[in-house]
Amino acid sequence: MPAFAEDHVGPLGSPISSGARRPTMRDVAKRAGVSLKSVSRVVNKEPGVSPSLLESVRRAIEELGFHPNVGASSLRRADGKTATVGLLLEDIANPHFSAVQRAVEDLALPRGIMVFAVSHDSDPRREIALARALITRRVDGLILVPANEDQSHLAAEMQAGTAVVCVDRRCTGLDADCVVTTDETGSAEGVRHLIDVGHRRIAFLGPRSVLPTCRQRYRGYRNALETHGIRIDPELVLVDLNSTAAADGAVSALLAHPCPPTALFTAQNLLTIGAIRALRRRGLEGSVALVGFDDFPLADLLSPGVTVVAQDPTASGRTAAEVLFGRLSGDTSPARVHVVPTNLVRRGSGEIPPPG
Amino acid sequence: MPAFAEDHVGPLGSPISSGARRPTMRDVAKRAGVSLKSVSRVVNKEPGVSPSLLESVRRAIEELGFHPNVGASSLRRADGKTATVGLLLEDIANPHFSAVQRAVEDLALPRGIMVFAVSHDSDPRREIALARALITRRVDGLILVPANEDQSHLAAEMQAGTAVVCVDRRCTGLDADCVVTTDETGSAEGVRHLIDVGHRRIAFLGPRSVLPTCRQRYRGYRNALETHGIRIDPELVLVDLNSTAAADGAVSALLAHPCPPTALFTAQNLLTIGAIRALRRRGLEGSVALVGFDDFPLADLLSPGVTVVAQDPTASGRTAAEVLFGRLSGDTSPARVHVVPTNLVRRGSGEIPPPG
DNA sequence: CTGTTAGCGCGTTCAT
DNA sequence: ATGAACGCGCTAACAG
Repeated sequence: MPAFAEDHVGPLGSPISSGARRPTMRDVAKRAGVSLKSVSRVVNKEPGVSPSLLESVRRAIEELGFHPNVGASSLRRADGKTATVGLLLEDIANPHFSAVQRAVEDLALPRGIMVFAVSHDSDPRREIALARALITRRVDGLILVPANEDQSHLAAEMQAGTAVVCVDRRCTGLDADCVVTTDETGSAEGVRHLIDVGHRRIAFLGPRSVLPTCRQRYRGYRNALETHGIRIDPELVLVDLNSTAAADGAVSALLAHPCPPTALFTAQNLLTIGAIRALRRRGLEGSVALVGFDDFPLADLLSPGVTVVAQDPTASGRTAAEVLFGRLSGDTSPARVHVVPTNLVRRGSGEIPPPG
Repeated sequence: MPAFAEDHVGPLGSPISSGARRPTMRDVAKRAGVSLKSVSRVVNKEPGVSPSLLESVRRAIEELGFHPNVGASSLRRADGKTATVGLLLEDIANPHFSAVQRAVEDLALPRGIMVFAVSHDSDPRREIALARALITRRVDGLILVPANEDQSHLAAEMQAGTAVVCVDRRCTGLDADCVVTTDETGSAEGVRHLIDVGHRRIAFLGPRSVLPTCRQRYRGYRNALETHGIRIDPELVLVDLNSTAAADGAVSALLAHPCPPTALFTAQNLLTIGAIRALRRRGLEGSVALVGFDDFPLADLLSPGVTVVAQDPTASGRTAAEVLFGRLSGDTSPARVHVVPTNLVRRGSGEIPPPG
């Protein structure tokens, strides 16, 4: 009669065969000579276990190298919680979003919650497909940066008990908490700063124009100009720029204009960088003013330093996570909008005066 | 008799009550008037389902807003696969690692695999605790940046069938695939470049000295100097720098030395940035040469541009993911070391000659 | 082509 | 304080 795989045990009783089945609570129970339920109690730190039983179960767990299966656990558990949350961002490789991710991670891990992070690249279909994939994983909660103009596709899921929090942009068609920043007033402040320095021809460079954030930042730009009686020149407004390269090209085109802008306001960090590249190539980084929305690493080390309307992505991520975990802990108060303020950081590029 | 929650249905038959139980395959089966197994076949796209049955099941799924539960699925499934992988990095907020993460994501999502990403901050205990947490989630595979000097804590898990791939640093005590870069020869190339420019007093700034990568990069530094008959001055070798600020301080101290270095070699991207800050504060960025290991965004836009020994974190992430998914698809060939080459990128800071 | 039965690993419910 | 039975949502192995 051939030996069974379970018979091949090493010094500590750990299985050695390559196809080793993972030990289960039953295996632990058998080895400790107790019932399955007692093992469950020990694993879940339920009170009311005798010290001797606890000790023998602990030993069996150690000897077998047992690791509980959270999937099976959450399947059976009354509240159905999986102790996982989904984080649906635009692009995790963008420092803005990796800061958000890190902040969420820092609140999640101490609670034993793990994070599925995915990028939708501002593609509305990806937002929906990835949200579905996360739902399929039964995440307890979902933090997302809306890409669609409408998030009602998540309504049924919220009904079913999944907590949802939006970051950076507020959602529509969904009664969820939102963590946003002062897009409009922040942009207005940045543009007003350029006006104060003396500029009148200020270009606006924005990302996908359907995005609410883009619209709000544009509104801030428009308000600032109008407040100061400056007419908006449509030729100085360029949107739907979806990459650094696109911004670079747009700025190059602007500068070739017969009456070029004397200052640029870029509504997103990648576009700011594209604008800097274009200015550099022409040696104009010291003569054309620039204010960008959203800070980025090393902005202070460039020459000139880049003046920005800084968001605080770490604070946004932290706030979103706090709100989400509050919901998961039973907070049923009405959904709110949480505002994380921006602040203008003067570093040089925004203080360049117009020529003449 | 009170109405049951299930009785409250909206226009499409979707549950409206707030405690709405999520529809299961049984609910779909009942509504479509077929067996549970038929629903399973449709959901898993198994062949051999009549068009009419497929259609009615599809409709029921749509009407109920059914989403399969992968947790339950993988629990029952023969291979036990969860379609999730773990990514255990040093710090997801560091652009080097977020590039790795993005590359892994780009290969995972098309396969229906989701990624748990976590940061261990080079803390050995965190590496172990987080690996355990991931194992508890039954990830099919694990990509990790080793923080410990030994990874044997994962041996039992590999035995049990979890695929493991190490990135950036090779593992010890574990027979796993590794994706590494040319730390030693790349560093030697960077230092040799400084020597070629005429430098003799070249400082080495490194992170935690116990890290194999730090040691290998130091070895490259030493080899390059020795090859050119330059004696190593221990006062110019500073390690265990764990942050931008630490590097900043170290460089400040070096420059206060009576016979300061004329060039710096920084063995990690955060340290490179710290060094730049220190040089800037003294207005020395144009007179002290600098070569950094690992590229970073905007390195080309600084003045002078930062010469680096560039790694390709996207390639590393892609390679690691390819190897991992190969293992998950049944590749049982012996574990290998995969090398992603570095290359020297001259941008100005490394071409500054010594004074005189 | 379709359905029936069994049970994955675990927490709940209720008995002892 | 401990345990037996049951079933969470789903797929595997078989039967028809």
